[in-house]
Amino acid sequence: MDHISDSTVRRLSNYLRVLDEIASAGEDMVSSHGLAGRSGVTPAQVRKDLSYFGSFGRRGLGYSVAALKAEIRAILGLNKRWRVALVGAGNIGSALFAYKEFGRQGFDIVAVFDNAEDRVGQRLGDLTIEPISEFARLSQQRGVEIGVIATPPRHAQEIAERMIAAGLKGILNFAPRKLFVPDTVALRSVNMAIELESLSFALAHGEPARRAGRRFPLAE
Amino acid sequence: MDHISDSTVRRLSNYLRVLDEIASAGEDMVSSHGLAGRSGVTPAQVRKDLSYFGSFGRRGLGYSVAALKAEIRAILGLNKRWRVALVGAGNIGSALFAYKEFGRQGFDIVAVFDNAEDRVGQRLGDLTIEPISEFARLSQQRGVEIGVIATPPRHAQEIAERMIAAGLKGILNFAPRKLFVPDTVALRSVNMAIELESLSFALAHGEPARRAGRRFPLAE
DNA sequence: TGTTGTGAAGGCGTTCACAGCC
DNA sequence: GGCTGTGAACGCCTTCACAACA
Repeated sequence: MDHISDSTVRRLSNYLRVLDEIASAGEDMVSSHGLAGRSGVTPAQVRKDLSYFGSFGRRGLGYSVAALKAEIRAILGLNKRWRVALVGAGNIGSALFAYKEFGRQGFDIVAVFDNAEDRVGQRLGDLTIEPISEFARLSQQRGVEIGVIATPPRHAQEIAERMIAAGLKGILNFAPRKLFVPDTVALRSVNMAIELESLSFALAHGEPARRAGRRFPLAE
Repeated sequence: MDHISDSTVRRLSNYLRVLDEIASAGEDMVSSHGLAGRSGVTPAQVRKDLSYFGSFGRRGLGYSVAALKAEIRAILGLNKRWRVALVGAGNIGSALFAYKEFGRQGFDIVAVFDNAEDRVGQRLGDLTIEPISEFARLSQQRGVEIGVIATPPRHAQEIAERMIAAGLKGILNFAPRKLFVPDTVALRSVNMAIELESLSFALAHGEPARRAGRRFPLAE
């Protein structure tokens, strides 16, 4: 497999959720057109995205919903469960911990860290909040592969470096700050400040639209 | 001003946070190179992004940190405060409500809605959680401009339509589902499932790197 | 006829490279 | 000399359009 663009991967992730809906609706087959309509992209885009990984459809018929789901899950690496360490047990961290979607998608939080005196030692679900100093030891002991950063922005880079030192290979960052990591580590960021400010820009300039879609002309 | 790409707007939002840091460090002037290094982009990119909106720098000298901050804030529409309605007072919704960054960036949550029997009527900060049926009336009464969706995915599209019907012009969606809105409405989404699955893809394929950067070769 | 898979064309955003100015 | 602002070149992603096939 060649180089796959991030946009393609993100769309695959979307197709997967749409396929779940289609499966729940009892449909067995779906065409690129059907999948595209519900995903807000063009049919050609759907076919192109899938073509990077193989030929999963049948000409004249479309794609088997169940088979395509399985293919995409395999492509995305969702056939295993990932072990996650959460750093930061404040507002955002606690909400993430309680967020069921997390576990449902195959990500298990197996350790929680914080440095606030009044949080260390407390229970969160069936885990105990540990001090950051224990990060490397516990992460290695529990086989953590992915780190989630939910600390204030001023600590985010330092925590990322600690995660890298502990051998983690993926980081999901919720702190509103750009992080720098070596290219052996995968980094994704969820930055609410950027989304809000980009909304603000769109509203202030009264030109929010961007792409054509299905039920409505589509934005975002 | 022509059409501005979403990438440019998102980078501007980043420059703003970096400029805050630089200002805190007591620097008065910054070059495109300096700003680029701390933002994880190229100097040419910084200059190009800014050039869409005007000529803010001085050749040979760079940009005034304070002036550039003010320019970018104006460009992003951050010189006013935005009135926000939050729908969904569960895990994510409550965390968003308590998230200080929200108010700090100029976004005030002025109404909270939920449909769960045990939540309606409860207090959240100095607001009372209202039933969804009151959405249009209260939003109009309180001058809401932006809606935040923090409900389970199956209700997200319906809530979006209710927001549009009530005249809101911007929506920030936290539900892991693609929404369809008319192109008169600005939509941004924060989708954790996509980020996690794209991390999973990167780890499963062992090719996480994407762009060259500063302190480390940069990912994301 | 209906739909996929894909090379080629097109469009858009990033990078280059240099003229213009301090 | 140093740095910005910007047209032009480049490269990547999306869209087109059609051959292949059920």
